[in-house]
Amino acid sequence: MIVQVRDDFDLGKIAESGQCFRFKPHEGGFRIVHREHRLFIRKEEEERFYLDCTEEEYEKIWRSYFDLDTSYAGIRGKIDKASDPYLAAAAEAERGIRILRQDPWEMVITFIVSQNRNIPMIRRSVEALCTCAGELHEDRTGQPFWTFPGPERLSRLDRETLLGPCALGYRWKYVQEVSRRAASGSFMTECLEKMSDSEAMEELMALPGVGPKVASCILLFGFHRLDVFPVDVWIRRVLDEEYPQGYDRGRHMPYNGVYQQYLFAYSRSRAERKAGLAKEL
DNA sequence: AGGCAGGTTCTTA
DNA sequence: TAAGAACCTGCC
Repeated sequence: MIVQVRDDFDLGKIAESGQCFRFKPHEGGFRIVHREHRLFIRKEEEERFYLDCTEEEYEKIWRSYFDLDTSYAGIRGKIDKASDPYLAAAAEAERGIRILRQDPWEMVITFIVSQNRNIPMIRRSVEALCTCAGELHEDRTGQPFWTFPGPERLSRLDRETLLGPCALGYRWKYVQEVSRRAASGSFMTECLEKMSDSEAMEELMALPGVGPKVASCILLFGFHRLDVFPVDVWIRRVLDEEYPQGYDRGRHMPYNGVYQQYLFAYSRSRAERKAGLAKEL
């Protein structure tokens, strides 16, 4: 089916934004796995996207997954160019990023796995966790794909699998312990839903392998808490270099997390351009 | 070859 | 409470 989207929606930018690790480039678009669903999506022309699903499935699954009922143009529009020119430039350059509504449990494990690693390594580990412990499905073209494993199945993986095929390194213990807690019911993502942002942060940071950065990412990407502002090395650099007098989060409520994504992507794309130039010389 | 990568934890002062 | 080292692993 064809879906018309008038709002910011750039699949490539979303795929590179570091919020999702199961976007696979395919025939000019992306294959995406979300829960037990798989989608192929491609931009056809301005504001028009082809999705290989039924209208019903789009309404039930994908419309919400892509958060298409939120106006990111509107959120960008709240930035005051005069008082914050850097953020305004970042948002303009990175227009098209959205915050997906991904599975909370998958985000918990994914961001524990992400610590101290780069995107390709995270992708590899996440994919391996799926093939080692997820459920095998077939998409409508007959292609096999694996779901992200729930706590029960994940907690059954042994040390050798977590360390070998999944290449988790020292993080294997975190993944094992957290999935055991979730399987036993002592940790439940559902409980976080009704908590405030700061209460949920505390709860998440009580898990082994979860510090402030990982907890923030889990809340922003797994619970759609759009005001949570993850600070990683890239953002640290931006804040130090561009906001020496301090970055006013109060003024950017309740969308600090969305703006963080613009700042993050902008910082990285500028670093890449710089690296590219250096290489040419 | 040694440092570093989208961080956390453990150890020291 | 605040710096500093260690941690798996792959990549330049």
